[in-house]
Amino acid sequence: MSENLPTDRELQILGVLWARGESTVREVYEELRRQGEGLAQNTVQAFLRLMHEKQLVTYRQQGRAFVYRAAVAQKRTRGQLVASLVQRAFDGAVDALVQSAFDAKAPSEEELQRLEELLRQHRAGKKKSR
Amino acid sequence: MSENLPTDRELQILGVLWARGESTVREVYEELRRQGEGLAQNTVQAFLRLMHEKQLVTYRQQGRAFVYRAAVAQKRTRGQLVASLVQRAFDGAVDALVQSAFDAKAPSEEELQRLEELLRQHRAGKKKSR
DNA sequence: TTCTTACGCTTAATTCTTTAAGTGTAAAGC
DNA sequence: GCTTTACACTTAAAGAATTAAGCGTAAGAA
Repeated sequence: MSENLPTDRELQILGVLWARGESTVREVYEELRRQGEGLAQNTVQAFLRLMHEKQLVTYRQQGRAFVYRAAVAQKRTRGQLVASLVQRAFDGAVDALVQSAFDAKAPSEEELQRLEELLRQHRAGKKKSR
Repeated sequence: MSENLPTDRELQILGVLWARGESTVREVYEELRRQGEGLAQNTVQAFLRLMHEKQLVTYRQQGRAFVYRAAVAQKRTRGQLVASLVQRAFDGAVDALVQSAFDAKAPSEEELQRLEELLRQHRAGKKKSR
């Protein structure tokens, strides 16, 4: 059913929508600008139109402008991205992925704590959470 | 300095070299075939040549054939791939990445244990390395 | 009304990735 | 010697990802 992983740029735009909630083209454009991207507003608009075709976003019309909204959940998308990477580069082994993540950048104290908590939850049995 | 992340296909070919060690074009080709890929040998050869240009592999000549070898370490490459994903999709938060990995696929008992061990090591002290 | 502006839409150029068809060459076999 | 074969190299086609120019339209300003 749902298959398409977002490309880099699409992911960045989804990120804006996840963070801001509903946004017009102009608003997304301005946020990207703030992030230091030198894109034309037209370009952002073209992406959003494409992403609508791919069902990555929906929109409603407000006056003349379109107000876009992410149509895919951040959680689900993240899961798919990780699963894809684990598959492609780690022979499916999640622990090897975490190992590499730590190699690349040592975890902070808070991260360690949150990870310990995470493991505890999984130990305790499969919790739902969220 | 080193920048280029391998593409999907390049990563797959690197995977073969990491697993087999030095290999000729023919050997890589046959291994991919075994993995169910329907590539022409020419195609594999073209990739290896490209990858040599990108400094992803080196080779030595043995008789008429080239024997290729990965020029980038698996560990380092994995680290870069993870770092890139964490950056692009997780706002730099490694624990969120792990969370997602677990959401996508619950860790096995062995994985849990290895992760616990991994955390313990990081607890034990952040010194050395790099 | 006429001009300007803010928008969405169409189109296409550019670059990267993936793929394979052809070509040339030298060695191995007959 | 000639033919076959096993390679590497050249070329380029096809598709996806990224980017922006240019057009049309309608709302609001003058």
